[in-house]
Amino acid sequence: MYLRTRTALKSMKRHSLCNLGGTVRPAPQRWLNRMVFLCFREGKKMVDFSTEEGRKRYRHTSSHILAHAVKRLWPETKLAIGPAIEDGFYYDFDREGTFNKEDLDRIEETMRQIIKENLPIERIELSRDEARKKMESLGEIYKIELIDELPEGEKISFYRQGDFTDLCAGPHLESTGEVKAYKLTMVAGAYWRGSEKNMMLQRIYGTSFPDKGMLKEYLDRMEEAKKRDHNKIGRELKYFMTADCVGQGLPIMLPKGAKVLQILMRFIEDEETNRGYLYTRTPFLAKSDLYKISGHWYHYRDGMFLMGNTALIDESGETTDGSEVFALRPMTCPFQYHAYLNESRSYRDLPIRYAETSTLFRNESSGEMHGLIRVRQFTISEGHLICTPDQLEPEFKGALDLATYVMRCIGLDEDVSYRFSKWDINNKEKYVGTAAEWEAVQTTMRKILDDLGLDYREADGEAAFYGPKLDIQIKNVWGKEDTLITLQIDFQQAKLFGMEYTDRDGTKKFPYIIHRTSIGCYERTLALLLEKFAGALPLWMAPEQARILPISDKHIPAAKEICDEMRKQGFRVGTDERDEKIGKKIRQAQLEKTPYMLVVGDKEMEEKTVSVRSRYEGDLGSMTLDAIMVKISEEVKTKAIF
RNA sequence: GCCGAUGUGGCUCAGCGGUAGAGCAAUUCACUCGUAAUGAAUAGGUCGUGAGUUCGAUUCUCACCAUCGGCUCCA
Repeated sequence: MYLRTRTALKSMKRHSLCNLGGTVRPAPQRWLNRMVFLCFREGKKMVDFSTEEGRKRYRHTSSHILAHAVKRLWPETKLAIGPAIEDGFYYDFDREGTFNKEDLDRIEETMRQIIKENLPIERIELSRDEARKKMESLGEIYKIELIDELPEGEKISFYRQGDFTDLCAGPHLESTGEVKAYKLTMVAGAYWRGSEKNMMLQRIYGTSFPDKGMLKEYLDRMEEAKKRDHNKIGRELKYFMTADCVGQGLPIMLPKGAKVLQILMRFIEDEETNRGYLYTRTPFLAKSDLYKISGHWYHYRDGMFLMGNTALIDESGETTDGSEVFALRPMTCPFQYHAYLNESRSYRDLPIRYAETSTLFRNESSGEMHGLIRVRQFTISEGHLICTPDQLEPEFKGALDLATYVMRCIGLDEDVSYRFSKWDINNKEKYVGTAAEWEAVQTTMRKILDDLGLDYREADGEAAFYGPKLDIQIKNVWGKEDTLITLQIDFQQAKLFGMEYTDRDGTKKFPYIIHRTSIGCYERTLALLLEKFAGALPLWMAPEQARILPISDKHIPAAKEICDEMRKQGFRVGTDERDEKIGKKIRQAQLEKTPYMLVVGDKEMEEKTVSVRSRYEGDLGSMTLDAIMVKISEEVKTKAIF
């Protein structure tokens, strides 16, 4: 059972504001929630910026001011949508030519004007016909499309500020003058309604705050985030690298990165074994025949690396000359199903919990890759729980328990949210199975989640093609969410593969399958760890736990001896034998975030001690070698998170 | 794949239509050192790749590759 020790907790407090080798400890997103003065009122109801509603309203009005400014500068621009988002807002525009840096400056200047004019913002309601006519007269084709899709009977509202009117549900601030501090941050392409079949629009992102200080605080925090971005420090601290000629999304894990992954893998494999998982080791590639059974061939082929004469694959998915096509595995499921199929199964055999530390290959689109967060080859803690309907609930809960335990141990249990990912009823061809089956399994899953008292949100269209998921999402330094862990209920694949078990009454039945990860993707986890701890990984995961620093070259033999002894005891240590002064060796170890530095000089050789320096607390004085080894192993054993 | 930005020695960055500089790192030498950088010297780049414009391209144009931020997707 994992427990944070008293000392660990104390240290956490002590270090919470402490400088970690040049970077300040994280406080992701929390600053957003602090109380701020009331910045506007509407009727009797006070709304303030410390509430989500208040921020939304503030940013939404900001986006209207942005659109207003763009319309003033380029009247021919067509408006799409411009919502408030977390930390800011954006507006999508359709315009000939692109927005460059100078354009953004001009837009900001015009926004300043509009704010200075302090235009009152008023709500106007129009009938559908009037609304449509108004937008037609302005040539706002995107707005017309939006109006046509509004449900019958719904009031169609517009908001007007000066000579600018926009279709909008609101609500808004009372006048443009209330926006005090704002900044346009970037331009990006975005498809109309998010579909690549549609027109590519230009999206301008920005943010706004009720005072300049808060804006500056936000911008500073973004600068800070840049400093702890895993893609930067992971390369600087030599955890991984990429090489152009290897290819996009194919990082090379350097010794430090590889060591952390090994530590994590061993931890997971041991923990899962303790919890009754059975390990498999399955091929990295298979014939298309396998993926045809699983449905990947029809629902996921674009995401797979294919080998063979792929040019001959026709619309039905067959090669025109009947030749074989292989594919690198994008998931392990179909292989583990065959492990199940290897013998006939009875209800007495269930549940069967298969796990594999599984390297997968997915042909992500080229614009998608990002450091270690999104890559084309990665390794996950994959597993499939094959169970009877009765076992579905306890197995699901067990898998979730494992996941939350793991998150706590590695220190990634903050800024986490749960997403219940469901299918999209309007997009049935993306999924396997009937509507009735989907509704049934989603109802079951919702019941389990409610039963667990989980605070989750529902998301349509986020399910896997074979079933709904519980995604555990985590925010990275930029505040962007990524899936850390996923638990999926699959009610289709057992049928597709003919996986049966003989029930108590002698009849054959199809089991349920839970696809799950316990730590998710190892590479991604490493990235999140590097960001969360600004490269200073907790001792139990640190690739180098201590470095022995001889004062001068006559102390090198003693340092080596200490190093050998500690390695023998299972510690990850090294020595710095360079001909440099101790100050320089310490500086370097400190910059490389080495948890403990053990200084050896005349005094220590005489006293048979080492002088201990912690990366957080500095000089701790001298200790015997045994004492420091006990201290380190205690920290490792409790998996203390600093 | 699409939109935008970027690409100069191992790293961080200057610079410029006339074939390149700094700091750190590296190497060598001296110093034998006590808790975040000892000093000196040396070496290292066909300026992402390819094509075009030009008397001449690292600098201008185009294509490709890679990186970064978005969109779609997703662990």
